[in-house]
Amino acid sequence: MAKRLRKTKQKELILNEINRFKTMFTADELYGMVKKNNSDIGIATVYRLLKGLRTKKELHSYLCDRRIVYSKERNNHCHFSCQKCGKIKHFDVKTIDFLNEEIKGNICHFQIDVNGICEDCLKRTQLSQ
Amino acid sequence: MAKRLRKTKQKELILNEINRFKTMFTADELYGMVKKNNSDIGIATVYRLLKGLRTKKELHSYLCDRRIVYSKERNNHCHFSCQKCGKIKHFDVKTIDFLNEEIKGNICHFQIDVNGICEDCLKRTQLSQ
DNA sequence: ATGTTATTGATAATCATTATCAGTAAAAAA
DNA sequence: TTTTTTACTGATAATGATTATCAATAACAT
Repeated sequence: MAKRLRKTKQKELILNEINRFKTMFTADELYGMVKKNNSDIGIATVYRLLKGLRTKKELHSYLCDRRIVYSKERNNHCHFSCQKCGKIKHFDVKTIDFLNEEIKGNICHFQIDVNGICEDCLKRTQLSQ
Repeated sequence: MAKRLRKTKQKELILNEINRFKTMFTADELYGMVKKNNSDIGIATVYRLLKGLRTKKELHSYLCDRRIVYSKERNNHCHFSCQKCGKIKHFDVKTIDFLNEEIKGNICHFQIDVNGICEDCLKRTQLSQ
């Protein structure tokens, strides 16, 4: 028998904070937001809830610099991180034809991480020369 | 002034072992191989050399389950990991048109991680039904 | 041969995340 | 409503891969 989940004010508060993040966030960023509004919630509770959401795939997650980054986006997408300014941008991926050409198995989920120099940094470089 | 690198028997031995790996490997797998042939090399030396190669991009690396996985492949490729058997397969990516459509910046490197059920496991499932 | 300093190996430190566990509080049962 | 059950919480210890530290060693230029 699967154990029945219970509603608690901690879960509710943490979920509220998660919904306020526009894009991606880390566990300690979330904990920081939670602390700001209610200092009685322990960090373990935040990590526990995040792990659950991650396992149930209710939150998308990926590794960046040995820490887990979460986001609410559910569709397959691409992360572009700039080598200069460190900003990370998200792009949706419209077609997976390029994957189906190579992969014969069933694709459940994919993730693309791109590293380079973003448009803004390129412009800045051109101006300063 | 950039500091001049020195040749050592430790580096030579570790590089030899790296070259014996056909696909990807982790730091402790490499350390295990090194120990088998020469038990005098410390684990810090292995980590140090790997970090250097990674920084200089002489080895390709990616994160898997919060540990660094290395491979000698230099061209952009895709990792397909099977949810059932856990095997990871590599595929070359022939075109990046799908990326250039979305990303305006300069692309230096990219990596695609796909998760699903591999051809072999699909076949097994069909047989057992 | 000698001096400089990159390298080594042992081990401590780091740091995000997970596990532990006694106390607390949902929610079902009485 | 009261009692019982057990999921949840928070403090903190543990984990584990990787990095930092530092004295001793060994390349390599002079």
